Amino acid sequence: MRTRKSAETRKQEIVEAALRLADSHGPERLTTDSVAEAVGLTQPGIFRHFPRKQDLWEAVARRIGAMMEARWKAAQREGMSPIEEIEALVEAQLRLVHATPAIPAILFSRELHARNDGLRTIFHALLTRFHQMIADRASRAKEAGVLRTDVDPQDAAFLVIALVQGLVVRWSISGRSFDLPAEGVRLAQRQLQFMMLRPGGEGHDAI
Amino acid sequence: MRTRKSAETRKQEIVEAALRLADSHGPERLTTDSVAEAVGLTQPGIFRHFPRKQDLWEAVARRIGAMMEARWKAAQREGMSPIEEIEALVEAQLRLVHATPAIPAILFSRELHARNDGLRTIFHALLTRFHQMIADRASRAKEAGVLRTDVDPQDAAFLVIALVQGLVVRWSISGRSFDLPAEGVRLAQRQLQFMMLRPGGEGHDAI
DNA sequence: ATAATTAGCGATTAATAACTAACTAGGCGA
DNA sequence: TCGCCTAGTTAGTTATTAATCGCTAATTAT
Repeated sequence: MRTRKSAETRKQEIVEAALRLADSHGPERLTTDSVAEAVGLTQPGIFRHFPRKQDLWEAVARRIGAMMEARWKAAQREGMSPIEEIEALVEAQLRLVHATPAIPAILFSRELHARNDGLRTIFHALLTRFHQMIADRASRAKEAGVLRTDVDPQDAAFLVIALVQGLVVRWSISGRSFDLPAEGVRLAQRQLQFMMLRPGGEGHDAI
Repeated sequence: MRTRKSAETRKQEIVEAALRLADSHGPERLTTDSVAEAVGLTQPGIFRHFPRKQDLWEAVARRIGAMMEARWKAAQREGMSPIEEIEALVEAQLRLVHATPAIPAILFSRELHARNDGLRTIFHALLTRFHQMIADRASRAKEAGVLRTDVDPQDAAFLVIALVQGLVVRWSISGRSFDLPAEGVRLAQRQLQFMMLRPGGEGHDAI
């Protein structure tokens, strides 16, 4: 009856189960027992693959990092303007959260970070990278004369990221009652439009 | 040697200790034992005042609610413009977080909310109220011709609140390395300026 | 085919943490 | 001053959960 798999695939299964369970029950209440049950093992079986629970969380963190990097990369296409690139990054990030809703909870779980320095390091680097990508594009847009001269690229990046985070929070506590990526793109467009030199397109400035 | 106090003052002491400990060690790791030690009682002594730990959390939540309402009220003064009122609300909120840094962690702790419906209800109402206060002032500013016509007051309120939340997150993970209220006011002013019809004051729009 | 490797199990343990019951003593009112 | 109420203590229980150890059996290499 004992289904035996290679350590490699089992590890993947465990990480995926952890992501699912962290979503449904919250990351803090992820027990080795629940993971084991979800994946069809006994509780000590988990420790064959991750000697300590911390190790499991680090694997989850690396997984999240890899997913983000992949989505960011895929979002950047030929011939996009800096502004469009920012919008694409926002959309990519929100699509990822939509597909893997455990991510924000894990990313910002103080409980997890307190017990695990590795996680904090990994996630801090990730958020910094995301920030820099957006600030970079804001900077280019400003140089191209698209953004107002009183827009600081770092501030602009912060405002866009805050928008994403805030929207995810609202989405969560609202019971996921709206289209996260669509609403995010809509708000990002507005936010960026406010910072543009001449409100191009639909958003007129008429009295 | 046993210092005996009235239940009323003891309850207050316990709630205050809980807020301090929730800050230093995270809300999820607040144990009745640590609270007892902080307040100078034995662990079962806590249960004399709060029969269940949940009850303690609800008292903490009510305390937070009361603090917020008080600060919001105090922030509104005679003769302020709607824009100034929004800035004052942002500053008040960030001052409160600065003084009681456990608040955001408690407010957004999924772990706590999962185990306690009461908390979720209290906090949801609180956040909704904050949002409505800002949206209301944005609406008035728009009617007064201060904000652009393409600014939706609800969106504006969301963007301001997201800014506050995002800044608190950055403040936390940066190890509280900057002046939270000051930076918040600075960013809120920029954000509001972007949404203003004519960029008044210093922020010129020149090419 | 046989030996070596290793995924997985059963049984247990140690630590943590909420909560309970029975008793003790401080302080206020009569 | 005495007695009552109740804040607080001592000594426990129960439940949960990460982690360990020795063993079994499935897979792989020789």
